[in-house]
Amino acid sequence: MSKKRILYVEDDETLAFLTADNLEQHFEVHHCNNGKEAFQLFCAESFDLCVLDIMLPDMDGFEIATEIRKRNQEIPIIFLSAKTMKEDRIKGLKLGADDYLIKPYSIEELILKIEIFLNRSQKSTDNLSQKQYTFGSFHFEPENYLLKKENQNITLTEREASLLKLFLDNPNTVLKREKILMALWGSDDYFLGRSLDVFISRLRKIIKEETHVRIENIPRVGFKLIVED
Amino acid sequence: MSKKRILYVEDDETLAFLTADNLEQHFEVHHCNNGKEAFQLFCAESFDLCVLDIMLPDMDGFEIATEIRKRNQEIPIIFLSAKTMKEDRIKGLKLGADDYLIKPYSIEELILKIEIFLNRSQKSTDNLSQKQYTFGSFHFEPENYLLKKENQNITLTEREASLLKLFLDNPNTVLKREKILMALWGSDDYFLGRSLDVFISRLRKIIKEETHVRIENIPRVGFKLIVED
DNA sequence: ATGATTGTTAACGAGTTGTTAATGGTGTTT
DNA sequence: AAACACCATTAACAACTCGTTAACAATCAT
Repeated sequence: MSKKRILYVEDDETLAFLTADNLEQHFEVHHCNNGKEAFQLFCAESFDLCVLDIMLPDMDGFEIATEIRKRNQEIPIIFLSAKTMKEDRIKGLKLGADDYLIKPYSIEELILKIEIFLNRSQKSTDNLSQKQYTFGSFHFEPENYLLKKENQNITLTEREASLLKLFLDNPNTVLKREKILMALWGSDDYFLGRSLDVFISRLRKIIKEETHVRIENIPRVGFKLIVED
Repeated sequence: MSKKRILYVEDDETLAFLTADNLEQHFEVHHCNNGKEAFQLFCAESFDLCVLDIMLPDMDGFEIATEIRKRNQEIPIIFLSAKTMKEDRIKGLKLGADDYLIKPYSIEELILKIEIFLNRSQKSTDNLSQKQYTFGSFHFEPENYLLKKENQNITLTEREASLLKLFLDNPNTVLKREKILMALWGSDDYFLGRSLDVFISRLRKIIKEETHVRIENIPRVGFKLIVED
């Protein structure tokens, strides 16, 4: 997974340099030293999380957060501030921030907090995308080993399901025998190769009425799942 | 929307009374004053969020969090503690907690933090706090271990009930053996696996007359509760 | 044509699962 | 304290499943 993009706003150059340097080991950090620029950057590009200092020369952290929230209610926002006052923390949270770290904060804690919010917001979108495939008159849910055809439900075995998934991830593409064997079995020898042939045969039997889907053999090379239209 | 259920663990009775009283204006609060009881309650019922004091007579907050995380990776956990030490905060976050409030905390801030985490995890935990299920000709109240069929009442044991609840929270979905074991037992070995098989067998016996509900096995993977409509 | 590769079906066997009974621990009643 | 009740766990054995291997036929490459 590629690094998550963090928008980091801090006007103290020394602190910013140190923090950014550390954060960059985990995330893709984009640093601004003033609010205006930060907000423009936020509008122009897309980020996964914002870390905002409160005290800034032009537009303070609260204002940035307010503007950001007008446009995006989802993105996690973490405030950084020297202010220890309860009222400020509460003001920040009410503006829609997710957390509030008091300076001097520990880098390790900041990183952990960032990760917590990234994970939480990832999951809420992740779960929705339960993988599924449609081909011909079939509908396939690999996680559930379930292959539906019209009103008929077929429960595939572990290997059948992973082989079918591999083909559906690479339709109309030649998959070399060796590549399939390594992907499913983790090794490659003569007998496993014969086993693969057996599973190919079983999949073919399952999809044999489909006119526009078939598995073709490329002799001495491998197989190709052909899906027409 | 009904009030979210909070598990609140705090041994200082005075503080607990004040805090619980305040929280109850926003949430359905279940308070325990010791760790053992809290963990039992967590296993028996289902909550949307946990607020844990660190210093407790028997099982401290960190231990509770560890056990909770074995069974549920999703539920937000907020620690409360007098300890201001950075190491403790970091330890808490690494255990999988989501936030850490230092005593004396402001009630308002605690409420805001709780709301932030409830909102962030709303999608994934919304349906988990559901208190009753209907499937086939059955009606199930997990809190009471009570399974009603027409005019017949069956009292399930604790494990039967939590296994059935896990299935009903994930119908038509393959639950891997390992996942079930971690969710119900908190660990995974050969004998617990056999124990699981025994409970599957008991549940099957209970629902065997139902034609549209059954538990299917996916060999070497896990089980799937199939509910046909 | 001939040896290698692939297709297909059947049979096998190791490991997994289904089921019932025995065991042991815990808490309760007498 | 002893007897009982309850329930999760372990044991024991039966039944089953899947991936593998075997066997033979069909196809391909040279």
